[in-house]
Amino acid sequence: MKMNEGIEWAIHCCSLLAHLPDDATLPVGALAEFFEVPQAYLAKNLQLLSRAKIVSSAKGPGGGYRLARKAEQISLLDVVQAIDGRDPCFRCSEIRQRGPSAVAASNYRKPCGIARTMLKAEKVWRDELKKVSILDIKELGIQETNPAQARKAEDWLTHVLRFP
Amino acid sequence: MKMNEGIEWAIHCCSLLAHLPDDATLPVGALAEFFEVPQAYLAKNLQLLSRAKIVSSAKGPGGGYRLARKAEQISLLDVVQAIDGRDPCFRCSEIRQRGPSAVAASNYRKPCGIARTMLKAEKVWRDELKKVSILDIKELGIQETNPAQARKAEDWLTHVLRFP
DNA sequence: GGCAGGTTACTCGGATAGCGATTGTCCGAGTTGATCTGG
DNA sequence: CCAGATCAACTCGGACAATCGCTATCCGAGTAACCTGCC
Repeated sequence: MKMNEGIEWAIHCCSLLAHLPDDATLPVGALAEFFEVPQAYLAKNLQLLSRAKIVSSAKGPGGGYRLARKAEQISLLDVVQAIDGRDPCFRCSEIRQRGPSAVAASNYRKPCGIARTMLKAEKVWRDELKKVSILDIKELGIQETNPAQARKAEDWLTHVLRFP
Repeated sequence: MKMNEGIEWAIHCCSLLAHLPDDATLPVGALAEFFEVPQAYLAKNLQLLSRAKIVSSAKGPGGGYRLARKAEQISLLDVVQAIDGRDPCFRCSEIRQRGPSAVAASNYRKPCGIARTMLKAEKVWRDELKKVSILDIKELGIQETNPAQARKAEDWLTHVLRFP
């Protein structure tokens, strides 16, 4: 079980976008430069965030991405599910209904105990991610970023940022 | 993020093996027949369980697999990690150390907040799986299996089971 | 000088290849149990 | 009839292909700004 690499990028991007003034946007190229990741692949992931209404996009010169909602209204779970999909990790193929001990399908109304247990554990995981918002992530980042890096980032932002 | 298909099989197999009398074994062929899954691939997964000391194997005629410990001493997490490995789903590639705002590596001693948050959620998930034992799964199965199926399964077992 | 039209450049969006991990399969190593033979 | 060796069948274990999803990329659609020419 391996999580999509783009999830890390997406969260970092959301955290960075949360630092932007209202209505300011950043194009994919700038985000890719800031994180030193492949621009085309990052674009694909931002596209997924756009579909999920987590970020909103603006085309044309001066365009780019910005958060579609306030940072405190975007949970980590939203981002993870936007990139990785909302299907559960564990997939029950109902093998209990196969083999020599199988009985009529009408006897299997409830999901089997194994699936219920696995899905319950996933729900606990999702609930944990739902508790954390992009604003929380942003503030965590501010706390643990040293001043030199913070100023370099701010300088960089002032160079690439463009207001509508 | 998609979980290995073999995990479902492995848990079902452990649950079935928990029904066996002490020292009785089941070969891969019997397990594959019971669940109607490809024998060769199931063998590969049982091999992983064997390496993890969750089941113990016996070669030769009359051999097969049995639980290496008591069912209540095997957690679902043990099985999941035996099949899927113990690496975390979320992998932090430290992209904060890249790009124009990067500073000397010595400034990044703690893992970044995003990684800590994601890994904490995974820990909650693991703790939930650790709470549940194969014995619990077995008893859940007994509760929700209808009598007809239970007898068919028991009949089948008496035909394929062999004692040492 | 102001405005309208066209052009240009910049941005996102979806469709398109490449690669690695999961899935699926096979054959050899090892062990047990039965069988056969000789006493 | 019994003991020992041999043999054969059965089992697991690791090494070997095929398929699917993730990774990576490119080109077209759309839009805003700009430039130019005319009024």
